[in-house]
Amino acid sequence: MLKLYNNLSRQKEEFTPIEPGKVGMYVCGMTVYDYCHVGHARVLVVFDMITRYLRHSGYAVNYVRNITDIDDKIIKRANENGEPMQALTDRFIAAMHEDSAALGVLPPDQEPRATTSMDLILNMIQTLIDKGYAYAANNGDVYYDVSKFEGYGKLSGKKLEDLRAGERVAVDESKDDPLDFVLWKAAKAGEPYWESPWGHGRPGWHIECSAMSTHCLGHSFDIHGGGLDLQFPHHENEIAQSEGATGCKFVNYWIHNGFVQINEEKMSKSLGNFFTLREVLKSYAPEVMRYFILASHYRSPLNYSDQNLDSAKSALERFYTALRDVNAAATDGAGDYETRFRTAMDDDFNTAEAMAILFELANALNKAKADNNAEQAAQLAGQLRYLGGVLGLLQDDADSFLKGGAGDDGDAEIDALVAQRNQAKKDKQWAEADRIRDELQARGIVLEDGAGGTRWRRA
RNA sequence: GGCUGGGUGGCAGAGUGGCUAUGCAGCGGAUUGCAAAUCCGUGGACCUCGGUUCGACUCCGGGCCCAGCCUCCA
Repeated sequence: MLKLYNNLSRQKEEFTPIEPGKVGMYVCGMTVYDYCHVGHARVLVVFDMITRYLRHSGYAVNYVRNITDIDDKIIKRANENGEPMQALTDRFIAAMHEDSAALGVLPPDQEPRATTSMDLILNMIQTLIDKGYAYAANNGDVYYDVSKFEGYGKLSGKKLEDLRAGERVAVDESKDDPLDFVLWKAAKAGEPYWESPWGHGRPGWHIECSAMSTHCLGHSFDIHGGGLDLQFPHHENEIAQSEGATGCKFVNYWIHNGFVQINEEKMSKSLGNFFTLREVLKSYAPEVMRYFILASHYRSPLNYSDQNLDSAKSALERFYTALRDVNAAATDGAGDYETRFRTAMDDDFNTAEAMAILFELANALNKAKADNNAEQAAQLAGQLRYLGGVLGLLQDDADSFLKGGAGDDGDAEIDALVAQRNQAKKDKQWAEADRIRDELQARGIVLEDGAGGTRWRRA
């Protein structure tokens, strides 16, 4: 029985889909004007893990993750670069897809874009105006009238009066209320625009998600996710828009992942303390990043540091060392370990605890190998690979993972040196054997003499 | 100021009203020509002050501290 933490109620709830056996899930994706950083990687990986686990649990998941390809920052960046907006967004969409694939993130089932959903957006704005939730201002903007929506603030636990008391929003003359938010922005000279009943303009940020999610998944759907920073105002506004327009309950379960932090501080564009994924992947295998993200609970803060990534790397090495030299048996995963794995995952996707079970499996596998129990080892390896796969981990060839890394020496040369050393060992020339081993060590190669011969890996 | 979430061993990170998390690092042993890997064993923790309880790190209340949202942000 899957339980998940619902941000709407601020407690764990049993998950019951609207349609038995099916899950509709929408996640707010990237605004494509720059490369993904580690914070973006977390959203991608976390919701990929959730999708994979839901599928493992037997649900047919319709996973929708949008792309925001029109907004102020995109316009600004395109102008700075002196390139057409679409050239910019195409480039960063491609980059984002590359980054996702590297992390083992499966493509979403649908990936709608704001610029190709303009009729949906315009329709929804019109509906909101018709129903009295929105008004066209004299400057060409269209605003959502927050006071008209009962329950505004229910997701983030905010009250209108509190928001007004803590007023920090620059007062905009054309709004009836400073808390009203924009649905349609009138185009200034030189800005890209679309035709609308209210003149040339572009959509506000929040409306695209309401329009695209309800279009792809229906007026009501099961799960809506995104980073914690989207809870307010973005998701709050989505609720106001969608429920205002459709009159239906928008989403049953809201899921938000925690931040990636650096030195106890949120990693973010505005603070400038971010690392792009591509930078990090120069030093670490993508699977190390994925493990690092999944080793802690998705709602906890995740502290980014080299030390923590090194630790993630060591953990993966332990798994792959156990898996090395074993032919994993085909399995449907069922068994005691799977039961416990599932219990952990059913508790609000507790990947940290699930990981502990995988380590137990690795331990049992190592023992079976030491006992020369090939059949049992094959079974355990199969289980480990299967359950790892549910998390999108441990699918690589063990030896290539362990030999991968930053080394620039050719494998053939290393093999030759290993052979030389083995000859020296056979001749009991220990000094020579150790000299070669030290030489390889200095190049970041670690040797392991085992029953089946000498193996090496990159440290 | 309002509203969230959190404070666990050297580090990372789960969890539980009384019983081993787990990984990395440390220590002892096995194994090894010596190592590495592996196995076995082992030390070490629950911010603080009260309350509930036979018993609380775990539940309740106060305090202190941290992060986040209230402005674009995954």
